[in-house]
Amino acid sequence: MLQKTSRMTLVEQVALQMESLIESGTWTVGMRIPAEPELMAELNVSRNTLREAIRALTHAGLLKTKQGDGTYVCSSSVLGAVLQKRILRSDTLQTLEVRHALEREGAHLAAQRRTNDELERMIYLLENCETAVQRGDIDGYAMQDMQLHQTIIGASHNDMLIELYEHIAETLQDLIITLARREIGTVYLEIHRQLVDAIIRQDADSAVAAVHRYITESKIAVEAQGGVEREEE
Amino acid sequence: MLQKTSRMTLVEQVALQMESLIESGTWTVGMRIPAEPELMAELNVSRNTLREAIRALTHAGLLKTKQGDGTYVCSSSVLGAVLQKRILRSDTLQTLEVRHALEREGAHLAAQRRTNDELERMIYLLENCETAVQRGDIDGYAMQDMQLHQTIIGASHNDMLIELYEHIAETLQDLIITLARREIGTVYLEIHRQLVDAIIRQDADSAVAAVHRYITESKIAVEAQGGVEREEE
DNA sequence: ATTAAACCAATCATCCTACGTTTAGGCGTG
DNA sequence: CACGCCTAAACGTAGGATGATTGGTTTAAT
Repeated sequence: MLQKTSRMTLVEQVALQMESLIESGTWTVGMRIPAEPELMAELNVSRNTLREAIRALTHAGLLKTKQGDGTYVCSSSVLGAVLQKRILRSDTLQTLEVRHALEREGAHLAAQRRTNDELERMIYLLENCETAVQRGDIDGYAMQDMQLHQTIIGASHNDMLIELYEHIAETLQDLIITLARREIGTVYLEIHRQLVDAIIRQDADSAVAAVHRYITESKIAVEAQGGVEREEE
Repeated sequence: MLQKTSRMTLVEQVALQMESLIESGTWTVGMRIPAEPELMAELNVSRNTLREAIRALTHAGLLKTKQGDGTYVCSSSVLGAVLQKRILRSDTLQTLEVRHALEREGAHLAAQRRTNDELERMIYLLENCETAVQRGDIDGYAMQDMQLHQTIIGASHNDMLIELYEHIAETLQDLIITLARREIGTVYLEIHRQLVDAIIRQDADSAVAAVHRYITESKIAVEAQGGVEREEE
């Protein structure tokens, strides 16, 4: 019945406030936050208390401090920052396999939950893919392809799945673009058509089967190329 | 060619060292780490520097400080702690859907990559499930069922997938046990047999189909119960 | 003998002062 | 225009001090 009470330290209060400012977009990625003296005055805490809070968020990947310059927001999501760290320590193929898992489930749920707006966007993006193929526009195709996948995942209306998928996509963006470039052939376009068609018909099984075909073709292509090399940074 | 250099602050060095001690199991979960004066002496840093490092790990969920008492290790994985926080803020059904995604992919990969040891363990656990069903031993069944699923995911040999799956399982452990309790009927047992059989035959498609059937049955059961209520804490 | 209250040492939480190091920007010179 | 120097701003680290909390021990009351 009664909730366990818990006294929150000043540092934790400050850290949570700052985290809120970042997650809500008040402090945007790339922005330089106010300097220590200013924050001390605003929050009415000592420098040590403030620094401990800033250090917590720095370690979590949300902030980045530059001595002599200031402190910058470098991510708006702790989960995103932690996943990025984890992914960069992982074998890329393993990460792609996790992404495939999310794509399959996403397609399944998208077929059940998609809205008309989302359908229109998918059809629009699919047409852009087709146009890019006709023009031989590799980069244009890659961009539209990525957006198509994101829209499909978004149509799952599962926030957690979307978040995991997008963080993985962000971290591996260059690689995913490279893989998308390799897709610029009609077999992938046909599979994409089948996928969008299945989602239109709300046929979850066909949507999953299309994603499965797409993933199988991708794996074959990657293996034929001798694996996945990480892009140079 | 040349790598960008980067000077690591003392705080970051201390935090990473402590994080290593935790991840490697030198500082185990539940353990009280040395007090500040002792750590200051060992690491040859000022108290402020040490406290900033400790605060970073506290905020990350690895440590928990108790004033007057000491500082305790409460998790060995940052990703686990962050995922837990994220999951507890989420709709439980959404989390289960992500878990389903991982289970499908896990079964697919397990059929391809399982070892003989893993097979023996799956067969052993499947037999334990059968025994528990015969005895009407609900809790026994739930335990064996969970271990069977973990072994199958482990047979995927995809570290990242395993880690995500296990963190989700930890966070939702009570709920998963409740769901497993509801499974104690022969339809689930038959599906589990088909799943293990598919993995034995290295038939990835059948393995995925079995997981799909299992998930479909689970969803029907959950919806028939009027949804998923989170267990009281 | 048992229980409750008081006490104490250890430990973390917060504040303050001080100096060191780094950085970006402005200014002057060639 | 490019380079070097200087300066102020800003973060990094150290040390000192006081306050608050906690668990264990001791004392007093029943």
